[in-house]
Order: sequence, then C-alpha cells, then structure tokens
Amino acid sequence: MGQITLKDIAQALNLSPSTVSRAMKNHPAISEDTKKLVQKYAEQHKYKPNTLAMQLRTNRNNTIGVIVPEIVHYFFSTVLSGIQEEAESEGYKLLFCHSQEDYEREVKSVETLIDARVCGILASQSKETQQYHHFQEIVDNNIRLVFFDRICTGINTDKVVVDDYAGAFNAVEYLISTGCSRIAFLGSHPSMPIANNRRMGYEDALRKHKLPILKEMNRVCDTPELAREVIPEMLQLNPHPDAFFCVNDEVAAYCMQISKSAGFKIPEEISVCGFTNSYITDVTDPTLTTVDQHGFEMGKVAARLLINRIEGKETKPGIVSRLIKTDLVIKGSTRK
Amino acid sequence: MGQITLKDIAQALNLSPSTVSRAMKNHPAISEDTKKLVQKYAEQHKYKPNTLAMQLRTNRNNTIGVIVPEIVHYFFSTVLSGIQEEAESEGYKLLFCHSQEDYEREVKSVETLIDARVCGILASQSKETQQYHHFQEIVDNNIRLVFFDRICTGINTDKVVVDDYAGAFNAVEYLISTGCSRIAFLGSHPSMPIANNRRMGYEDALRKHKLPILKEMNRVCDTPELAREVIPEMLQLNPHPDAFFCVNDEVAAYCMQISKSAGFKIPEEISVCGFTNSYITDVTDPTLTTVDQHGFEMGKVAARLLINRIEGKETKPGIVSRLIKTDLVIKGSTRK
DNA sequence: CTGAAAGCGCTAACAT
DNA sequence: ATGTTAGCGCTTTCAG
Repeated sequence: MGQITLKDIAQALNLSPSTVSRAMKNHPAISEDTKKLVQKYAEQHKYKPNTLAMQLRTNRNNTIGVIVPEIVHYFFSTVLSGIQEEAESEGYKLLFCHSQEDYEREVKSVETLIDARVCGILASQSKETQQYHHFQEIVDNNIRLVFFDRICTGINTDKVVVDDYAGAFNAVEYLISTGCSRIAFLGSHPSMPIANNRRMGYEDALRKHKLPILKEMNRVCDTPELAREVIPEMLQLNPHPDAFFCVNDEVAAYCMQISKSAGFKIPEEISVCGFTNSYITDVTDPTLTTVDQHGFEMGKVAARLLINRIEGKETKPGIVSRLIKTDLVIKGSTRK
Repeated sequence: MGQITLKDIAQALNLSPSTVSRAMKNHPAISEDTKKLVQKYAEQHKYKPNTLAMQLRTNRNNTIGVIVPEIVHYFFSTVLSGIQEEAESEGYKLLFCHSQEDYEREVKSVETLIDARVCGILASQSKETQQYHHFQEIVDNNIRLVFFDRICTGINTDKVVVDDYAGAFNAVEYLISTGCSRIAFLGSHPSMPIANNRRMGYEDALRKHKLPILKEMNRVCDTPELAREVIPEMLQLNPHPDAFFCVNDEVAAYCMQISKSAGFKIPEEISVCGFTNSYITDVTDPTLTTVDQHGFEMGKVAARLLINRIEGKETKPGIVSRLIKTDLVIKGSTRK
C-alpha cells in the first residue's frame, strides 16, 4: 500500500540494503546479475526512492522559494513563468508564496520558506513593505536570496531589475520627438526604487530637450482607482497635458478611456504610453503604445542567477546586479 | 554556521535530546526550570526544528502540488491566488508546476509531484492532453487528486468546475431578450468538456426561444490568431451575426475590434459577450459584457475540498463534484 | 562483490 | 522528571 522501500527489496531478494542501494545506481562494484535482479524487482514493484530521506541526509531539497506580490498581474505572472521554466530545466522545484501586497503575509512567507529549508529564495517585495528585517533573516540563515523587480534597497544581495531609467527616458524622448511638450508622469509611490528611476528617466529626457519639469505634471497614480481621481484633475489643467507617460498598462488604458470620454482625441490631442506590454495593449482602442519589460526573461535571468549562486557557479564576490533592457513598442495611442 | 540541532542543545545543557525535544513542546512531564532553560537557549541560538527530519518521520510534508496549464492568464492566476490563500490558511505549502499547455510538461509535472511525495494535487489539464495515464498514476500512488476547471473525464476523482452550461444559457438568453436573434458561438475545441457544456447551454437557450441552430454560427475560436481568421469570415455571412458569444474575454475583445474596423457599431449592430470577467473587460471600448467565472472562489473551493480529503474530513465516498456558479456582468458591449 | 554499522534530526515507547 | 533506545529511508565508510 504505502511505498516500497530499499529495505523491502533487500529482504525480498535476500540482499543487504546497501547492495540494493548500489545496484540501483549502477555502482561498478556490483555484479551485472545482481543489478538486473534488483532493478527488475524495483521496476515491477514500482519502487520510488524516498526523496524525504535523501533530503534529510543531504540537507538539501532542491527547492527554490518564490515570493510574488500579486500573481493576478500580467507582469508578475510572466516573471513566474520564466522562473518556473528555468528552475524546472535545472531540476529545482518551486515553492510558491503570495504576499498579496501585504507586509504581514510577506513576513509569513519568508518564515515558511526558511522553515522549509529551501536552497534559495527569489523575491519581489510588496508595495507596503517598509521594514526588511525578515529579508535579513534569510541572509542570516545562509539562504541565497535574489530580488527581482521590486528590490529591497536595505539588503545587500543579488538582484535583477528592469532598466526603468532607460525605458522611461526612451519613451519620453519618443513622445517629445512626435511633438509632445506637456508630458505628464503618472508614477508609483516614491518609496519604490522603480518609481524613482522612471521619474529620473522622464525628467532627464525633458531636461535634454529643454522642456520644463512641472510639479503639477507629476502625480502618484498606479491603480484604476487613483486613475479615476487623478486623471480628470490633470485634464483640467490649462494648458492640459498633451501626453501621459504611465507607470503601467492598466493605468494607461484607463487614462485613454477617461481622456476620450472627456472629449479628447487619442492620439491626435493626447498621446498615452503605458509600461509592461501586457495583452491589454492590443485590445484597447486605439491600441496602446508601451514599454516592454520582458518579464519572462527577467524570471529566467533571476532564476539562473540564483541557481548559479546555489551551485557555486557564480563566483563573483560582492553582489551581482542584472539589468533587463526594455523596448519601446509603438502602437496606436501615440501620435506619429 | 549550519543550523543548530536538538542534539547540540542537549549537549550544551547536559541533557538528553529527548528531554530537549519535550521541553521545546511544553510536554507536561518536564519541569518548568528545564523548559525555561532549554527554550531560552534555543531562542538565543536561533534553533529551528529541521522540517526535513520531521517529514521523514511522519512521511508527510504538508505540501500540495498544483498544476496550472498557463499562468499568464487572468483566470488561472486568479484560481492560483485562491488556492494559495486557502492552502496557506490551513498550513499547507504549495509546489507550483506549469504545463504551459504542453502534454510532456504535464506528465513531467506529475512525476515531480509524486516524487516529492506531496499530500495532494490540484490540477487543470492542458489543452493538448489526450491521454491520462499520468493522472491515473497519482491515484495509484494514493495521492489525493482534485481537478479544477479543465477536468479529465477519464479519471474518477473529485472536481470543481464552473457552471458553464448555466453561464452560457443565461448569457445567450439575455442576448435574445435584448433582441438578438442571429447569435454566433465562438467556442473551444470540443474535446474539452467546458466547451461542450457551453455549447449545450447556448443551443438550449436558442431552442427555448425557438431560434434556429445554425452550423455556420458555431466555430472553434479560442485564441487571438483564430479570431483574426474566423471572425472576418463570419462577418461576411448574409445575414451577418447580430451577436457573438465568445469562449473568453480575449477573443471577445478581438471580436469587437475586428467588427468595429469592419464598420459595425457595437452594441447597436452587433452585441459581444465574453467569458471570465478579466480586467480587460473594463478597458475595451465599449466595455465588455461578460460571464464572471469567480476564479478566486474556485481556487478556494478546490483547495478546501482537497485538504478535507487529505485530512479525512470529507467523508463522502465516491467522488465529489462542486459547481461554481457564474454571474452575467452586463457592461457596454451588448445592446440594452 | 557484498554486508554490517553508523548517522542525517527528530520523536515516542519504554525504561528508570 | 529525565534518559535510553530504536527507527523513519537512504547512503557511505569500513570490513570482510
């Protein structure tokens, strides 16, 4: 009923467990006859080595923990997909944790993963997180840690981030090249590095082209709820923005919707640019110009970096920081 | 460096490992003094019980495996979110596998999970899967199995499905009530039960209202690629469809886009209805009427059912089949 | 070529 | 109230 063990095989075949163990792994010192005998018996009785026992011996479970802030989200699900593919191809299992943008849950996830004695952890922090004592705990427990996207600046560890600065810079410069000059920035809370880097890219592009950096053109607006509140206000400005550079595709989509129903033509009067290149960019009307973040690649790169660290292949001391290049994808929401 | 063990504590305190073990769990037969001594020492030295050892003893690892066909997908990521929440609240960890709609990967995922000796498995099969010998393997290994959404009809086990029939029936009846009479059905491959159930709901609604069931109004069309091929053909029909009932929101969104650019007014000339209620339904123009599948709830229900089975709380013999009710969500793409 | 014994970290039955 | 022993399933010296 329960699984058959090495001992069972040994008993049945009048051999010692050690011989059976060796026979199963084709140890050279075992006679062909014995090997065949053992392997045939194992096959017939569907013997499966007990992973748990192995894990206890080696104190390794070939498992990577991953903490995602919000899985119902194009970007993060893409990253997870990349992580999974890379992990699987290297023989690692994935323990999935979901902070749901909640600090307490994030802390609990970390505890769970440390407790499970995973070989390494891939994490992106929640929007709420302000302390990082729990992440430090990971490091203190000698567990490899790689942050992706939403990195925690307080912890000195490997990370993989999108080149937010360049992504924003290039997008804004493109908007300028099409004749936009009053470009609004809809960002995220400045406590997140990604928000700051994008703002800097945005501002530097304006500076380079001698456009003014106006305070009223820069707002925190990273959810549909905020969009409904903030965007109508900005459309009231005189002169109104002639372009919106948005922190994500969803906000950009709402931005188009709100602007259209306020009577503005897109892209003729107002250009809108998103960030991520999720599937919504193809179903809005017009389709949405956006910055591709290559989430899948980020996942693969992060997983690979972590695995290399675990296996001692990434020998570089100090911390490694990988940058994922972005690509501006021009669709229909920006003027030509 | 490595973790401290019970034995280490015992040695340091001149006690036996068993006493330390008991002291840690407040066994009544241990003196208060010893308990305090041990617990203080453990605290100071950051003792963490070795889960792996426990798992070997009990042959249980409190882990549930989940196999998702495609995580970059609103519905499935929602389900995963529900599964995760329920599992976490019951103290189970989640081993995440991703078949990516690929049969081979699905088989491998099953092997990985059996190998990891999970307590139970939640699975939704890939579109490609035609054989189910691997799922049978799960059952043969005495591992609890619950299918969700894309169930495998060949395996006799618990399942949680969306009420596709009623969802389709109600949606189509609504379309009829608004005056549509030439309603097209864009479905999935008939090998999937969910596709058949919806088609039956669709057809029964037509029958009830004495509308003809036309072969040319029923096509397989469940991806953007197919949409671009199939929908223009259907718009050529004379008379053209005055409504499309689509298998998912994405196809519905493309359907709107294609119909609009062919010159049709939505919803005045053509009504469009999707299925899922994903976030794209709020950013299309017009917004998309759809059938809410309640993925989060499905995830919670499936996980709960599995956990009850694992813990012997679901005593009902035979198989349990839970139905998730749908809700028609009327937005802007259907006439009033 | 094969076997005996020890040990990974923990617990529980059985002493004392 | 505490200690001894055995064992979960496997591997790996060390000894034949």
